[in-house]
This record gives sequence, C-alpha cells and structure tokens, in this order.
Amino acid sequence: MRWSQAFIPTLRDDPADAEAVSHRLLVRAGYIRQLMAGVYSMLPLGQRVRTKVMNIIREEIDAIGGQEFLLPQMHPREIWDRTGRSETMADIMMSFQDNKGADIILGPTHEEIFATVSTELTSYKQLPQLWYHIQTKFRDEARPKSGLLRVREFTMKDSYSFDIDEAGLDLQFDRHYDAYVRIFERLGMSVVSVRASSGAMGGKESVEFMVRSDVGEDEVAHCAECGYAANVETASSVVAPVEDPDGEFELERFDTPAVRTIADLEVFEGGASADRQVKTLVYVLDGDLALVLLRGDHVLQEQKLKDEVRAIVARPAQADEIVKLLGADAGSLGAVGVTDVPIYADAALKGRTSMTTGANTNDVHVRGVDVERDIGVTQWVDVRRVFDGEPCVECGAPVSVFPAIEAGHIFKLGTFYAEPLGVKVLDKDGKMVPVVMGSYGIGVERNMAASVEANHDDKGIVWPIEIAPFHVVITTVRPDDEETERVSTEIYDALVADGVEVLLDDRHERPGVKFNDAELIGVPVRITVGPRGIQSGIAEITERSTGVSSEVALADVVAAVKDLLAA
RNA sequence: CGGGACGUGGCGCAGCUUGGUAGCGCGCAUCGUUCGGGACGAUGAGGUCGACGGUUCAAAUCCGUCCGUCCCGACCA
Repeated sequence: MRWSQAFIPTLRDDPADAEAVSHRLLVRAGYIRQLMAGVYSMLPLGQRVRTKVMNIIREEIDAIGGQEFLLPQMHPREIWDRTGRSETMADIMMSFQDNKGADIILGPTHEEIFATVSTELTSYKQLPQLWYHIQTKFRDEARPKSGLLRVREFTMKDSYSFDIDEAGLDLQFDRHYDAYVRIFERLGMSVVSVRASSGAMGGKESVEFMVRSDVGEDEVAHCAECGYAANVETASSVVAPVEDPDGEFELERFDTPAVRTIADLEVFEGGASADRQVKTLVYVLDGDLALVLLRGDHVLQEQKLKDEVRAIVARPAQADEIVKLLGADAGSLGAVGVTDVPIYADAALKGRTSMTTGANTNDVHVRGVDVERDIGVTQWVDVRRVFDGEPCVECGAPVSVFPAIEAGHIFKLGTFYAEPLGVKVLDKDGKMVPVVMGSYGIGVERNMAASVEANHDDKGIVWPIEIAPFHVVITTVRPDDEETERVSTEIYDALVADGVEVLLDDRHERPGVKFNDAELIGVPVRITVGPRGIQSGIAEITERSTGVSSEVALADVVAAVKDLLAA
C-alpha cells in the first residue's frame, strides 16, 4: 500500500477528554473514530488490526477443536424469557419491535441461541462438541468509557462446549484456559488469571484473564508469593484479629447525641474503635429486606454478598425503607433483637464480644454486644472487601490489589442453560440427561485496546508484529528523487512478493513528519530510503520497539528485514 | 440513574459577562523556496455557531425546551 493513497488520518492534537492512552493513540493514529457514545468506526488501519486479532483467536480455538458458526444478532425475545435473562439482563439489552410488533433483542451474548441449535444433539456419541463464532454483541452499558475498552457494540469470540459429564467439561475448560493464555501472549500482553464471580451468567466456576492497567475497571487481589489471584468481587484475605476484653458484658444502651457514623462513635466519649463496632447495613436482596453486618472498619463487597445469598439484584435500602423496618435512621442501626428479616453477618464478627452497635433509636447505641449471644444471625458469610496489603488467605504474605482490564472470561455453566432450553441427549444407558455446558468469551476490540495499553511509548503505539497493521514501513526521504523512488519501489516489490505487509510512505512530506507518523501508528520495522544512503549503497533499518537503527547494504535489505520479522 | 462540564469550518479552541451578522492555531488547495526528526512565504477554499421555540429593529451571545458528548459516582459477564 502506498501511503499517499491510503486513508490514514493522523492527528496532531489529542482528542478532547480522552483519559485512556489506548484511546488517545488509536484516535490520533487514525485507527478508529467515534460515531456515538460507545460506538466506533474502524478505519482501515483499525480493521487490519481487528482482523488479525480475530485470526489469532480463530487459530487458537480451531487448534483445540472448535467449529466456527455464525449465529444471528437478532433474537426473538421468547428465547431469552425461557432462561429468565430477559429479566436479569434487562438493563443492558438493546431491543426493538419489528414491523409486526414482535419483540426483537439484539444479542448481548449467545448462550441461548447456541443452546437452541444444540437441541439437535441427541446422543452422547456426538459429544464432546466445541462450537464458537465471532459476532457483534450489543450491550447498552450505562456508561461507556475509555474508547474501545467499554463500548455498546463490539465483536466477541464466544465459544460453547457441550459434554456428557463434568469431567468432559473440566477437560474442555482446561483446553480453553491454555488457548487463552496463548492468545494473550500473541497479543503481547501478560495476563493474570483470577477466580471470578460468574454473576448473571449462572453456573458456578469461572476464571477471568486480567491485564494490569490503571484504566482497568476491575480490581484484582494478587499474591506475588503464592500466586493466589482473585477478582475483588470474590477475593478473601486474612482478617487481622482483634482482642476483645475478657469477661462477660451486659447489653447496655447509652445516649450518643449527634453520632451518625462509625467515625463519630470512635471519637465519642464512651464510644468504641471502629474494629470494635458492628456496622449494620440494610439491603434489598431480590426485593426482600435483609441486614448485613460487618466489622466497623470493614467495607462490604456487594458481589460477594450476592454470591453468598444467591441474589440476582442487590441494592442498599432507601431511607424510608430503613425507618419502616428498624425505627431509626441509618447511623443508629443495629441487629440486636431483630428477628423479622434475615441477618447475614460477616465471618470477621464471629466470636466477637463487647461490641458496640446502634440501638435502633436515633442517637442511642448499645455496648456489651456479644455477637453470637445477642444477635440472631441467619447465616455467616464472607462479604468483606479485600484491601491492598492484607495477608493472603493461602500463604499469609501481603496481597496487592490493583486495577485490571478483563480481557477474557471462561465459565463452567453446568446445566444452567441445558435444563430450561431442553438440551438433552441419551446416555449410554438410554437415559435422557441434560448436556453439561461451558462458555468462553473474549472481546476483540477490547483486546486491541488492551494491547495498546500494554504496548506503547511516548511516541505512539508499539504493536507486536503479529497484530501490527503493517509489518514494515518504507520511509522515502525524498520521494521526488527518481533513484529514491526506484530503489524504494524495488524493495517494496521484493518484500510484498515474499508475503510481507508493507506500507510505502511516498508522501511528499518532510522526513520528520513521516518518521513521527510511522512511530505513531506503530509499525514494527521501518526502512529509510533516501538519496544520501543510496549514494553509499545503504538503507537504514529501524526497529520500532527499541528504536535501534542499523545501516544495511541495499542488496541485503530484504533479507535483513525478513530476519528481523522472524525473530 | 444522581452530580458536574461542554456543544462555534476536518481537528483543537477563543468570542457569549456588556446582542450589531464570526475569529485564532493546526490541517486542506495552488505556486515558490525548502527537505535524513513535526519548514517558510504568498494566495485561497471551507462555518445552517447542536436542534427547535421565544425576547428584540437585530441573537453564536439573552430566556425556555429538547438532543448530543465527556468526566465523577452508581451500575455492569
């Protein structure tokens, strides 16, 4: 491709308000343009990279036995009603009515549709199966952000495995795990795999692949010592023990005028330090009120709560709901004597005595609380958020908590979809059994952006060779010079004949402009051809990643470049 | 969904307080001089000032409504 004929609209100014480097660079270097919130056009450079990312994924999934499908983007609502997800995922679903008035959903994912196709499986002899497609997904995210990292329309490779039993699922799951590791490696990213919450997906076990990044929206707790890694949505850590005073204590109400927070009570005369208070939260879990108790200095992790009590929707109760239930405002709440709603207490409160908590009367607290004696705990749970530096549950070393981009997510679904959608086969004994499923997702454009987050410098993008839009850029220093044009075209033709993807920068620009643009768009290898070099029979080869240049005899340029690319 | 900000040539912005019919930088076109790390000069093209409504002799500017985009938070496979 000759640059003078290519559409590569590079910009000198950063786009306004771009907070993620990858977004800034992809826009400036002419890869993408925004059409509306969370919806992007791929320009030629972007589409070349996107295609390469998809091909890498395709290769790796094919390599573990995947069969490629293409399922539709429009789904009849009824199918989603059957699994209940038209309810549970309602807030992110894009939908419309066709001209007949039928409800159509633009697929946010494809479990239901693959499961529908799979009802044609009839025998255990047909299993295992591994099906996938690479298709556009629509998710009406409340807040798209960070360019390609969080969008409303995107491409995803999602695969689905079908097995006769758990053992088969485990095998397919492990194969996907390895395939994903290879994919991320080829995309130039180091990932940490973490235990995750499966959220609205149903099923039980899931693993997320996380790329550490300041613009990531998830948080990972990771122990460098033993390798423990979990999304903070499921992570645990060791609780620093607190010594309670010896002896039996009676419940004792006392006035605490104007005390409304844990911190207030800490400094109040006769109060208690945060770790000797019981924090009482009122939550609405799938429509029902419940109390959630934590140690005063601990923070609730909502997803952990949802997982513990198997709730789909959780929200803090509103002020009026709280007063109606407990008779006091937030700030004076306690669980002592409460019997009419479930009480979920965090494990860190177990065995604690002489604690202080609200008395369910405004401006009154109660001390001397023995948690197990005085509170009717329905269920002990682990719902505490993990913080950086706390001891690892596995080995005791301090864990680090850092933000990360979720690059891929794999799930063991079990029979969550097979049951309602009737995916059943006859087993060896002629018995009808539900098929055991897994699902495995990886977002194409998000991974493009994540790769840029991981591979850039102050000059621009530094693509790994496998996904670079072009392998080589030939920068002609004087395109108007006949010899330069002839020599650079010769090199270009020779490389192209060898299957190398080359961009010939024949634009009539000053060299500085062309060098800067080449670096900005991130082409891995640059060949500089100009009259000065031709006179002494050489061209210059520069590696983008290191910036290192070497002068090579014109006759050896093609071989030298191919060596570089192969390395 | 709550809070905040913004919307003016392709891109980045000023002008709005105090109404008088639009300007700067970059980019773009032509010509010339340049040319191994973002050149310079001359000439030129390009704008329903987000939309609709109102006030006014007159609206980018004042008022109202709506739409859009971004940021913080909530939410989120």
